[in-house]
Amino acid sequence: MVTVRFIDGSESECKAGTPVADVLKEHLDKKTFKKTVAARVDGTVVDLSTPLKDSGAPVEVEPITLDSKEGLAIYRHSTAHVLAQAVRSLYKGVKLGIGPVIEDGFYYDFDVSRPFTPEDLLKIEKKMKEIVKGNAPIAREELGKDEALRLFRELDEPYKVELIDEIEGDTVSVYRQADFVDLCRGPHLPSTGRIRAFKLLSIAGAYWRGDENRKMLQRIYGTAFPEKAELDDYVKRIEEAKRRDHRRLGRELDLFSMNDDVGAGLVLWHPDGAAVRSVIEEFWKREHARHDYSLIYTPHIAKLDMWKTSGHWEFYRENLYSPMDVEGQDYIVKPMNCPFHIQIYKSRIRSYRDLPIRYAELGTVYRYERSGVLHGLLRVRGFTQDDAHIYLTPSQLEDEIQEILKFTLYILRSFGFNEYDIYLSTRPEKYVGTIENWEKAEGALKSALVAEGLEFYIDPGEGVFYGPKIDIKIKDVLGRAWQCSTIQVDFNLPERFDVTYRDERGQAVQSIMIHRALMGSLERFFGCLIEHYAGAFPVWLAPVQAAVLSVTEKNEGYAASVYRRIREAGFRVELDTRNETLGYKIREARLRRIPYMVVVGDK
RNA sequence: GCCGGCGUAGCUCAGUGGUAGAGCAACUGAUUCGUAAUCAGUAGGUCGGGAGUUCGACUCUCCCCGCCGGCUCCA
Repeated sequence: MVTVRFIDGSESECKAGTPVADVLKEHLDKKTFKKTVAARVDGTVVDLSTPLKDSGAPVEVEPITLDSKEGLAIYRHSTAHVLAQAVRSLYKGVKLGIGPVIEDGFYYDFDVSRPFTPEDLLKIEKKMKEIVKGNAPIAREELGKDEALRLFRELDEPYKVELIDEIEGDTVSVYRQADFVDLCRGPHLPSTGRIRAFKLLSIAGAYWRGDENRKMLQRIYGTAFPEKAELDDYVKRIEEAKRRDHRRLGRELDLFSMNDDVGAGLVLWHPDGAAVRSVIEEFWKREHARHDYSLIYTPHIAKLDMWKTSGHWEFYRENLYSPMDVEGQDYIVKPMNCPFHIQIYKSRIRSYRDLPIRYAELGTVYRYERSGVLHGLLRVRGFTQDDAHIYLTPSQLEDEIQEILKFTLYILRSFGFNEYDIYLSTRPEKYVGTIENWEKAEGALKSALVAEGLEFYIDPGEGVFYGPKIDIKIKDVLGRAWQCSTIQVDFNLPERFDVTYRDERGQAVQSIMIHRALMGSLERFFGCLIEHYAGAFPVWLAPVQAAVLSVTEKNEGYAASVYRRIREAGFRVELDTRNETLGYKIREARLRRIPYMVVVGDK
C-alpha cells in the first residue's frame, strides 16, 4: 500500500501501481477533477496515468488544473501534438520539427515540400477536430535512446533524431496517440478528447533551431483554451489590439507617415505628431537642465577614421551606411552620438573636480536594419535618441547610476508608463576592461535596482562587450516588448579615445563613461505612447488640446474670440466654424481624440 | 536578408484576359442647424515600378520597390 498525502494535509491509502488519476478522482470534487490535466507527485510533474509507487514514505500528490499556467501549458502542448498528428496524416513526406508552448498559445515547425496556405490551415483544423473527436488516449513510453533513434529513423524524422542525439541520459520519453508518436518530455492530457477550443492563427517561416544557416521550416501558430468563450475573448482581444496599432492610428490621426519615395524605415512627422514630439522634447530639455545635464548638439556625419578609432567600423559595420567621399576623405552618417560627446569632453583637460560631466543630446542617428525587421515607428532606420553620456570617476559610479535610474523612472512615469520588464545584463565571455571594474559596475547597477525596489531579470553573459547594462522594455499592444530605456557602463570607449581626468595628484586617470537613453528613441517612444493611450493622449501631450465648435454662422465671431483667448492662454486649440452640423463637428473632434470641446452657440 | 501573404482613388475595399467600381474623405452648391455622419452635384486612377507573354494585361510570367506576419538580427 502507498500512503498519499494531499496538499491540504489529508492522507489516504491506495494500492501500489494505482494511477494518480484514480487517487485524485476520489479526493477531489467533480468540478476540480474535471479541470485536472496532470499531477505533481513528490514535486515532479507527471501524467495522470502515472502509477504511484511504494517508496516506503508517504507520497505527496497535488493536482495541476487548467486554472494554473502550468496546466494550461500542458493543455496547449497536447493541442500542438494534435496539430502535428493532423499535418502528418494530411501531408506525405512531412517531417516534424519542434512544437513548444509559447505565451498565449503554441506552434509547431514542419519541413514540408510546399509551404502551407491559409486554406491548408482550415483543412488542418478540420482534421484536428476529427482527432479530438476520436478521443484517443495519449500514452507515455520510456525508450532507450538506441530504441528511440531506431524508431524515429524508421519514421523518417531526421529532426527528431538530431534532438535525441543531443538529449543527455540513457532514456527518452515518447508520447503516442492513435498511430501518431512524438518525442516529448511531457506531460500531456490523458486523451485528445480533452481538448475543447483551439484555433490555428498564422503561418510563418522559421529556421530550424533558429539558425539562419539551416533549413527554413514552416511554422504554424495556434492557441487553445479550455472554453470556447475564452478563445472568442482572445480573438476579440487581438482585434482590439489591432485597433490600437500605432501604424493605423498614426495614419488615422495624421501623426506621421512613411513613404515609398523617401525609403523604408524613414519617418515623416506630420504637424500633429510633431506637436506631440515638440512637447516631449521641451519636457525632456527642462528635466535634463533640472538634473544637471548640459545640452549639446553634434553633426550628422563624421570622418570614417573616427569610427575606426571608436571600433564601430570594425564591430558594427553591418549596421553602418556606406562611406561618402568628401574631398578624398571618407565620411559616414552617424550611427551613434558617443564619439562626438567624447570629443567635446576631450576639448580641454578635465579635473576630478569637474566630474561627473553630463552631456545630453537629442541626436538623430542612422543605422542600417535589414528590411525584414522594420516595424512602424518601433524599428526604423533613422531615429532620434534621447542620448546622454556621463563621465565620472570610479567612486562616483554607484551614486550616479542610482540617480540615473531614478531619473529614468520619473520620466517614464510622467508619460504614464508604470509597467515594464527590466533586465540586467552581465559580463559576456568576450569583454574589455578589468574584472574588478565589471564587478563594481554590475554591483552598482544591481544595487540601484534593489534600492528602487524594482523587480528585474538577470541576463547572465548578455552584457555588451564594453560593459554591463540595464535595459527597460515597454510592451506594445500585441505584447511585443520594445526596449526603450537603457543604462550602459562603458569601459571601452574611454580606453580607445583616451578619455581621462586629472586626479588629486594631477595624474591622468581613465574616466568611466555611462551611456544612457531614457526614452530610447523618440520614434519608438512615440509609437509606444500612441498604443499606450490608443491615440487619446493626455491633455499635456495632445496635439490639439481643445476645439472651439460654433453651432451656426451667427456664432462665428464669438467663437473666434473664444478661440483667440484660449490660444493666447498658451493652449493648442482649433476653431471649427465650418458649414456643418454640430453633431458632425463633435463626431469629428471625438474621432480625433481632442480632449476638450468648447461648443459656442446662442444658448 | 530568409519564408509566406499582400500592393486598385487620400482611406476602407469590390473587380479572374476584352473601355476601372462603391462607401467615406475632398471640392462646389443648397441648408443655419445644440451634442457621434444634413442634402445634392462634381472631380479624382500610367491598378506600386519595370520587363515579358498576348491581337489585347489590373488580371498570366520574371525582376525590383514597399507593406504585413514570423524567423534571424538588434554592439
